[in-house]
Amino acid sequence: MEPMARAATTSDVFNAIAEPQRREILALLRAGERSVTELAQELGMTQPGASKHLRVLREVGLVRDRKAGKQRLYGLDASGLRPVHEWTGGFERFWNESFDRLDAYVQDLNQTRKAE
Amino acid sequence: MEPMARAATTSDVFNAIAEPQRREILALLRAGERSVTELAQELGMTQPGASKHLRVLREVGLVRDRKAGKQRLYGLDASGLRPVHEWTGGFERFWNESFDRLDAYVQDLNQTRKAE
DNA sequence: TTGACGTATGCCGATATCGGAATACGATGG
DNA sequence: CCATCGTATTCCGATATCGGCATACGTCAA
Repeated sequence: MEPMARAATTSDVFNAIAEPQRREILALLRAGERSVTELAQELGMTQPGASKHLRVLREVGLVRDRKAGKQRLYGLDASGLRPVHEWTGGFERFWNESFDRLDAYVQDLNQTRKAE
Repeated sequence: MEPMARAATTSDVFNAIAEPQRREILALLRAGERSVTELAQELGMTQPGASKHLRVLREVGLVRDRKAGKQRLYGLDASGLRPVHEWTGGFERFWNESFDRLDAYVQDLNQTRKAE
């Protein structure tokens, strides 16, 4: 059997958003469609760099592209983020429910603040 | 300058949960603390495999460990998932707000169904 | 101490990833 | 057709990742 290194970045949204620059792209696209060059400029990356990240995002369906003359405009398709939101949401009750140590920490924090 | 390949998996929650087996571990830990061997068994991985994933999860703070005699019990600390939940939540309005194309697609779909 | 059990670490090979640079592809306009 | 602009792809080197295996480490009990 061949060893497998990691789930392919394509076809896996969790992996796609593991990369900070790709998250930045998604965040920026909330403001509207952008061409590749615009994205690259606004995020301070090279054009090929932007293209490559966009390719990954496209392949997992987080982004759509359409031609606009010479340019290619990329737009958000955030529906793929929903599973991630829901998966993390499955832990919501666990981050409200505080652990002993966490409680102590918060106590300390409040105490310190009042003392200043 | 030296090229950098990817943000270290440690110190990055997004990367830590990009790995399916680590997500399984977290999900399982919602049911309560587990020893390494128990985790490995229940998830069908080797003990060293489980240990390594747990190390990553521990380093990003998603998991805590405490000694219990010979064993080491791992428990969930889901607070680190909150940022992920909130980040994806920032796109919530975009997956309800439908795109033109998507609208058309849904229209078509309903139309087709009624016609059958 | 010694042995047994539970866990962590180290090493390995195969593969994936990322950034940079060069270049190929594609479309538009002259 | 040709030049230009916008974009995608390819090749590269450095590094990271993951699984498997062996083994070191740690803890308890006899």
